[in-house]
Order: sequence, then structure tokens, then C-alpha cells
Amino acid sequence: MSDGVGRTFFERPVLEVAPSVLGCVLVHGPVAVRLTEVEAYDGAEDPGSHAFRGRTARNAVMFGPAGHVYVYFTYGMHWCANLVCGPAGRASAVLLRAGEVVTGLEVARSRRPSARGDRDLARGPARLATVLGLGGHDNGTDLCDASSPLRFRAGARPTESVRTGPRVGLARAGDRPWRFWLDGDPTVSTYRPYLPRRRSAAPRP
DNA sequence: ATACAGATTGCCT
DNA sequence: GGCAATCTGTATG
Repeated sequence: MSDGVGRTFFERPVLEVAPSVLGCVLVHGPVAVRLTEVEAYDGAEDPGSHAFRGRTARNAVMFGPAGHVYVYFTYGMHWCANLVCGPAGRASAVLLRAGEVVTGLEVARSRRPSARGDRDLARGPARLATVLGLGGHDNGTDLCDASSPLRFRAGARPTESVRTGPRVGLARAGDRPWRFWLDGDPTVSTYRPYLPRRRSAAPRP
């Protein structure tokens, strides 16, 4: 494991880990993605976190040891991936919001036929999970286990500077500046503030 | 039991 | 920029 990352890397506080994963590479089968944008979620302390209301079947992996992957299903159709951080039980995690496909472009394109161009392949959390082929069966995978199909490689320290700002699409605590990205990288997603969805006027027949 | 909001995306105007 | 798609967790009666 020359370029692998030990568990202690993820056991640090999530606000330390989040900026340090930028430029690192997540590999799953034929596709590898260089991370360019992430968000931190800090368990019970964080009203925006899935873990805020305590442990459930869905978020159980967040409460486990660091270095595991928390994959969740949202909006009835999308999967998103996180890296569990901090001490076990803290339930903090880094949401992988965007990245650049650096290996397996052909496979990535075939998994994202609607992508306008290569820079859009992993530009967004559900898109990133899609190009990597991540889904429910990957929930709980241990990145620090050598036999895991998922690999996390430390990247060269990025030349771009790391910027911070508010998190995307959160109704609560979205204003905490816990989003981290590589300044000027074209694969970083566009910022969208929280927008309440309009209720349908009439129920479906 | 029923209602609603959600760590999103893609298609439409 | 607006809005539908689609389903699960959580709140409320």
C-alpha cells in the first residue's frame, strides 16, 4: 500500500479531513476520480447532517469507524457517497460533491450518457457516485481494507488553492462554511442555495 | 395511517 | 429559471 491511506488519516476531525481529501483519488474498478469539491457533516453537532437525529438503519455506517464509505439514497433516485471521519461514534463524514475523471473515461461516459461534456461527468454528488458505479451495495465498504474494491489514493498537494463557502441545498445550517473546493477547477459544481420545493396544488388522481 | 421534505438531476420554456 | 421524477425517513393525527 505505497500510495494508500491509513485509517488515522480519516480519524482526524472532519473539518481537517475535508480540505485534505481534495486532490486525492477514489478508485472503483476501471474508473478513478480526483476529488475537487467536498462538504463536511459533523454528526450530532450538525443540524444539516443525516446523523443529527441519531442512529438509524440508513445512517448506521456514519456511527461506525472512520475510513468506511457511507452511501445513501436520496430523492427517490440518486445515490451519494461520503467518507466517514473522526473517532468511531462521532458520525461525521465528508460528502463527495464533485471530481475529475482521471481514469476510465469510456466507462464513465457510458454510465453518464446525459453528460454534456467530460467536465460534467462527476460534477455533482450523485453524478460522482454514478460514474464510479457506487450504490447501496457499496455502503459500509472499508477503504483501508486492502481487499476492498474501493481504493483511496493520496494525491499530490493540489496547486490550486482551497476555497471554502456555504454548503449546497441545505434547509438547516447550510450557512456553515463547510464546503471545500479547488479554486477555479471546472469540475466544481455551481452553488445553489436552499430552495423549498413548491407543494403540488392538487393530489394526483 | 397519512403527509411532507430531502446532502439532486435533467428536461422544458 | 421552473419543475417533475420517485421513494425513504421522519413528523404528525
